[in-house]
Amino acid sequence: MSKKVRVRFAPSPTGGLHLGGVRTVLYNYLFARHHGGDFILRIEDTDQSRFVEDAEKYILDCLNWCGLTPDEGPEQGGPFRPYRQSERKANYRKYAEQLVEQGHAYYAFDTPAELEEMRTAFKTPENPSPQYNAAIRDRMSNSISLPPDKVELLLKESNYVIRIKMPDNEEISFTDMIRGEVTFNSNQVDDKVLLKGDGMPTYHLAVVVDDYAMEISHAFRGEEWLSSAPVHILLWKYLGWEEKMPEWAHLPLILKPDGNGKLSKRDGDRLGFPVFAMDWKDPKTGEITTGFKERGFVPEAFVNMLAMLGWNDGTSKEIFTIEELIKQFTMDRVHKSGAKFDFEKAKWFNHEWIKHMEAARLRPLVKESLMLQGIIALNDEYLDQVITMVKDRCILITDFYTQAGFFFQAPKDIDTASIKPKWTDEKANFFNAFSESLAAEGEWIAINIEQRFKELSTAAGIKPGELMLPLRIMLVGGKFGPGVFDIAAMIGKEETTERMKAVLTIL
RNA sequence: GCCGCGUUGGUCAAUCGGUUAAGACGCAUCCCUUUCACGGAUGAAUGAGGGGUUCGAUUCCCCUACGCGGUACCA
Repeated sequence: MSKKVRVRFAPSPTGGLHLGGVRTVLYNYLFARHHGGDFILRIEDTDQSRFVEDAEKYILDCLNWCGLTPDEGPEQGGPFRPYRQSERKANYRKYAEQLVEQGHAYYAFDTPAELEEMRTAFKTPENPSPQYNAAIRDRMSNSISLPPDKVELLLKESNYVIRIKMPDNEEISFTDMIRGEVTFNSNQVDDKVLLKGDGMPTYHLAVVVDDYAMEISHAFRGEEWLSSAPVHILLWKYLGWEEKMPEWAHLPLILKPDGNGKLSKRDGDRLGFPVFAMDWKDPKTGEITTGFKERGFVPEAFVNMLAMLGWNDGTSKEIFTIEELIKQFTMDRVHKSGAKFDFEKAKWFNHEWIKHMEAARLRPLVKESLMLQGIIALNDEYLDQVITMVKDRCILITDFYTQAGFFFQAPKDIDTASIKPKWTDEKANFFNAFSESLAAEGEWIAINIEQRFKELSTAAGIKPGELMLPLRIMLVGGKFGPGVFDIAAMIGKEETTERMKAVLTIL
């Protein structure tokens, strides 16, 4: 019988939550839900990340917006609390010391300057970055090279770190759920620091200790961690927890659209698209980076798009609800290679979602977006009708302002340039007559207005087609929007008349 | 440099030895539409290179090239 599935997302709250991060959470979440397991949020707040105020709250907000709420975490608690690394500090030293006693780790007293010195001294063209490893540790200042009394003294008097003692020339292999068998030679990895001079653990120690403590069954993380996996494998072994070791999966990276390389915030700024889930304000610089949410993405589309960036169900189906994703998601269909992010495709997902979403679901999103532009939509029924009329032409939620703003207020910018060249007194007379006649209209519905419009234009000897564009521009301000008569019917008789008159005076 | 991982159209990608190598985004043309979209139709465009294995390789193996990741008291 396999163990219960428990996965964890362990973000370091140092900045915004970027696409790669959200996708890692997503896959963790989908896998957990697919197997009816738990999804845990463990905050990796190290000393240097703690300066970022509210970063943890930001991550929680993003997860909530995406609908990926954890079962256990700093906010929701759980049997393995605390879920913040900073609050578990006491645990780590104990295990680091234990490893020293067992001979799998040792104290090192080298100062940063000495390390730097070693690196430059041993640097050769063939080996540009010398490692602190078996070949070198005897020449450094640590509890292996130094006599016991000297070590004793240094332990009391100076700052020290605890480093793992990598075995000599040993093959370390493990099974990655995505890549299969992966093997490293222990000589290739250096004696990583486990416990830092300030007593805080490095990621390597912390992640192993916490995954064990929290009974994590599967550890999914970005590919950038693949090369440090052997350290973690060894730690699980040395700590005597081998049978409890989680299964590993190293997710492919999300790449920048042009060129190669990992997608970064800078690429978004440079190419004009978001890379963070939600607006992120850098507390140091005050600079705000736009998020997908604020850019006008609906969370369902955002999650859908991200899920497809590195996974598919083997069919040509592309639009998935979160429930469908949970049902279909399997690790063996996650790709090995990184995928370039394509903002056009991301917008396509959003467009598809908006087109197929119910007006009632869109309503709160649209309402908020319109509000930011100064439009307060009070009547839900009216708003829903408007949404239904225009949603097919909205790619982003923010498009509702341009596509539907005129349903709520007279257009500010009138594209008179498109009517003026062909404007005549006859046309002006027609519109005057038409707007006057409207008062007599009994039932204010689109077909009646259209019929009246056509009758009057025929009477005036002008083809209706020539008058439709001017009418549209008078009502909406430009060459866009749903059928003109539908718009007129929606905004009402008075508003229609007023808008025509207002534009007539400036032509 | 070393180690690891990867490589199907411009992009996302299907194929688990035999196909005219799907589909989607984007692009182009056309239809629909008295606006803009939606929608519909069509089209251009792909297996990094070289060796094997095999009756047959995009698919399996090797080499090369290229890309990425790591090589920190960062995660």
